[in-house]
Amino acid sequence: MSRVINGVRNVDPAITEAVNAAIAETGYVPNRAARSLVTGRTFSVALVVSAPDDEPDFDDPFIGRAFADPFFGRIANGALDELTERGVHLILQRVNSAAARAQLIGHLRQGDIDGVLLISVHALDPLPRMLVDQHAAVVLFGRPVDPIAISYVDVAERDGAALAAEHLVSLGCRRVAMICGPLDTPAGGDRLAGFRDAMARHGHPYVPVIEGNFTLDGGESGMLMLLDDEPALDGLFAANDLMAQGALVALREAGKRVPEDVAVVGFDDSSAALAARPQLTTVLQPVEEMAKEMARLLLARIEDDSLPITSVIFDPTLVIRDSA
Amino acid sequence: MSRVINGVRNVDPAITEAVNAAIAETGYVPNRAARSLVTGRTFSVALVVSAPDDEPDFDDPFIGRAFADPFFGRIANGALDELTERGVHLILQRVNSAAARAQLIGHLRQGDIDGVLLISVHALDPLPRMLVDQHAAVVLFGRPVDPIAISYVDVAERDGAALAAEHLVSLGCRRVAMICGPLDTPAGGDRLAGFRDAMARHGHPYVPVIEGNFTLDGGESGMLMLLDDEPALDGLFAANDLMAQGALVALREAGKRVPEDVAVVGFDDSSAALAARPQLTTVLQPVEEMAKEMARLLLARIEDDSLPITSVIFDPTLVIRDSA
DNA sequence: TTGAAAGCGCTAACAG
DNA sequence: CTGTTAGCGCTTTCAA
Repeated sequence: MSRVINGVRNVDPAITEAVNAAIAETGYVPNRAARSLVTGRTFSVALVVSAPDDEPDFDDPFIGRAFADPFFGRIANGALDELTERGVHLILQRVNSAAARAQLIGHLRQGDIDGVLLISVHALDPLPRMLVDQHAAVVLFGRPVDPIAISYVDVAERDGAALAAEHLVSLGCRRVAMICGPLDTPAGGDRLAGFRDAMARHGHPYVPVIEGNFTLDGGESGMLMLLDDEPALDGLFAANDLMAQGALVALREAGKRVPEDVAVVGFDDSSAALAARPQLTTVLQPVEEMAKEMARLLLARIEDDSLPITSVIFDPTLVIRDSA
Repeated sequence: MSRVINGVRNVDPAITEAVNAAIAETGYVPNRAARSLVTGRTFSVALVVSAPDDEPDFDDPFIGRAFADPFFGRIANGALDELTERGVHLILQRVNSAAARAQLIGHLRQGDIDGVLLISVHALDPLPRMLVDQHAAVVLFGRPVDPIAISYVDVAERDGAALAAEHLVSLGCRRVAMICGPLDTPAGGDRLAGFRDAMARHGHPYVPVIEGNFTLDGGESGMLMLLDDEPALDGLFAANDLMAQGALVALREAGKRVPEDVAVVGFDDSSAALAARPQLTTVLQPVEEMAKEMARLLLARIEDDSLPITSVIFDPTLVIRDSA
């Protein structure tokens, strides 16, 4: 019976058929708990959003934002695509305290969860390293801040930034600035480095830069400062769409037309890119595909824990709309 | 041991303390599978997003949007708040086919999942009724389209719309229009009815209305049509923030100043309200609190399935910003 | 090839 | 008040 369900060994075709018929008739579904108890696997993985330690406050700008961020939903969506097909449950977890971290490790060690898809939203997060030290099955979204032995998926950040640079240059922009992300995050640093390199290659060794924080307000105030220093600006690259959207607001208030006076390129191709007016030309990250790959890597690792650490890097694409 | 963990019966305080100390030291976590097997409960509930049957396409406007919608994240966040505290896992599920519905029912009947927090995003969804027919433990976000015996949480839609109406009237608006939501959804119909009633009570029996679809584009084109019919408009209520944001775009292009020429009020207090310029005056739905209550209702129902069907209605609040 | 039996880690019932 | 024991439903040995 158990044998025919799991397709193990050679079984008499007649009995196989009989069992299958009975299953079909009864609507039998095996009990996951019982199966888990003996196999030691639960066939469920956690999608954990790890944020700085904080009060569980709804207005908390970090963890609250992480969940409300469309990005999170896109990752969940992509991962689910692979997991549902394989019959694996996706468990949502928010981790923002030492207690929560300990609990997560406990779940893993206890075998309540087979592995973790990790979204870590701040630079000093101890969780990635903790998970690695536990030899847990983990895949990270984005390159880790410290070079630890962890599998991850990422987009080729520098290439994406270069795409933006080349587009701005090809448009004939002469004075181009950038609003970058927090420099203590990989995405912050890489997008800046990639942009600077590409601009330099195209004969623009100097690029004024303001450090933003990936928020709309940050983009707006960053743009104001940039305009103050360099009123003749004719091109801008923002390290994400939200900041680009904020920059658009500042530009409009300053009486600048986009893209005629200033061309603006964002990053992510998030819903903000569509909501902005003019709609943003931006660098697309294939988030759903990346999340799907995360799930694949994790499942493979769970089935064979001797598998090597792997990272998969995806190519970004330039999506041309109205802002540049 | 089992007794102290589950807080059952009177146990010697000394031994209780000893066990707790050991637990704290070892980082012991009870095995859920084993517990499930004997109790018949899994201590996990599903958060299911039910959408029209569709290809699992990333560009799919419905299910893709549902997950990427910040609303979804806010619900997950609120529910998690209650569930983590009670040690219950939240499993994410996307249901958009007959097969997926059957699978969900199977999980429920098999006891792989104790109950369902349901977000149903379209009018003809058969899932709510199916779940009720199965006597499953379910709580719906928002009033059901058909009057079926299902527990749910909702915001007092009509009161929220009335809040918007009263604000617009108090501002001295004389010619007020509305962009409502799809009339085959409760939120669509109720916000319209509530707004009309309140306007009529304040001496404005006639309110021009355009039906939108809750999207930014819908708000933009709706506003254009409204302006066409009634160029002297001086007030607008949009049934959600996204449409209000779209209306703002159309208004700006038409050369109207907001709020000087036209006052605009939205609904939801979503991130769009903050992203819009001017920032939106809007009706706040306490989504996280609502989701928390959903979790509470569901857990109570799981523990005692003789509990009556319950609905909890939350009061909306007017958040005054710059658009009205 | 197949039947039988031994647990997986827990809870609940039952003695002590 | 506390120790012991019988399973929960499955997979996986081990015999036959």
